Amino acid sequence: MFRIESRDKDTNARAGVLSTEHGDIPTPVFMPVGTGGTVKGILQRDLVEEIDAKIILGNTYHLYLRPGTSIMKSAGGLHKFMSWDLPILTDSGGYQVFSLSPNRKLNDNGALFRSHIDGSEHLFTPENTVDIQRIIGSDIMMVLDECAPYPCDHKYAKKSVALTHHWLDRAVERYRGTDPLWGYNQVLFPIVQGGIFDDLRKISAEKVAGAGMEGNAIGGLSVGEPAEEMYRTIEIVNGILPGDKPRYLMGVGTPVNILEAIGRGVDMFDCVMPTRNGRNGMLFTSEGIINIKNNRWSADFSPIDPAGPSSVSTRYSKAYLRHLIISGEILGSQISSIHNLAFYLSLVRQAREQIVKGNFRTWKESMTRKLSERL
RNA sequence: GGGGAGAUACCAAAGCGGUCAACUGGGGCAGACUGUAAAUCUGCUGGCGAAUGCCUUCGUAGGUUCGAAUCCUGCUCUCCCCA
Repeated sequence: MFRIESRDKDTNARAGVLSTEHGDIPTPVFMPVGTGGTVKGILQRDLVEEIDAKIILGNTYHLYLRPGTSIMKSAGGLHKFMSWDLPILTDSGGYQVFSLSPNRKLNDNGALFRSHIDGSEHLFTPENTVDIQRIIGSDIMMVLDECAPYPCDHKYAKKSVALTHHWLDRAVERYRGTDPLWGYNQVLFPIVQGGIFDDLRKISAEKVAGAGMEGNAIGGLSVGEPAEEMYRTIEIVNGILPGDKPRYLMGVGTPVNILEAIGRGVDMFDCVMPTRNGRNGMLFTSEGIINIKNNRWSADFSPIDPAGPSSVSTRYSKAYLRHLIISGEILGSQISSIHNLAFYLSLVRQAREQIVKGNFRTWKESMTRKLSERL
């Protein structure tokens, strides 16, 4: 299922291929986030043709609430429903348990929460979130976890990790006791938690490694902690997670975060930043980060990004995109999202090439300066 | 020609004796956003100053008052109705 093709000699970076029945995924990989069965504002066609996405995300919480499992089942799963033939990974809803926290109650059994749509009460358990993901038919399912907030004291983090581990055992049991509904294999990734506490992260990484799943995830990071804390935590966890399985760093991050994590042995990433920030006017380009809403771009008719990760990057000018975004035009969101995602995907693809060529560290150092520059 | 209404900051629009450098929208300027309740949210928006603050503003010229965007008079302009 996961084959490592090349290891970097200077860092812990590796280039591999993650195979699913919906296609092979060269790693490192960035996975566009498509929470509600859509990567906001982007046609499936463009995900393939402009962005070259190899896998996208869906979200159990959102799809469960709308359109609901009954429709998802009638549709024959999410792939068919949204007309997407490539792999899909679904988050379990663990993050929503955290981000929608005013509406939730956690106990041993699961997470009791109120729908943000109509206020109705629902219960997520380790078991039913696997069941729902069976119906959704994601190639990679995630266990239900609790993503602890930052800052968070050791006592709370410890309790949270214990709960997540308890849920992990139950999710794995349900996973092993059930079969896919749609005729192709599904795998389940457990999630390491533990805040920024090294002892908890070690315990959690050992627990997750012991589950023996096909891949493993690191959660609970990029929730507000300093980047250095995140990098240190990744190092500790990746020292324990099996090296022959893919490692997925959930919800990360900035282009620099991603390169740093790749250098520490992470293979998979997802983040709303390229799409959400793109819609809000933040563009990641080969020239640096720009806020397209700023007045200085109003008469700049140069391409959005001359390096052209996608066709929209060179076809449209900064001034035109600024006009669209400032006017609230839908096309502005679409162009920004396509460009940003193409930029992210292209960056990670380049990282892979550099790992294979054995030049990753040098390349990363020269890229990092450019990637953090704000124009 | 007769009768009526009104002129407030970039625009629209509140305020109708002191708590007004002036509500609120819009526009403008900037910021935030990391497993998407986000095409969202926040701040600033007369001048100078880091700031207590100081200076100049509510069509215009006077006046009343301790004090006026708010009251009175003249002027200018705009809009509506009837001829």
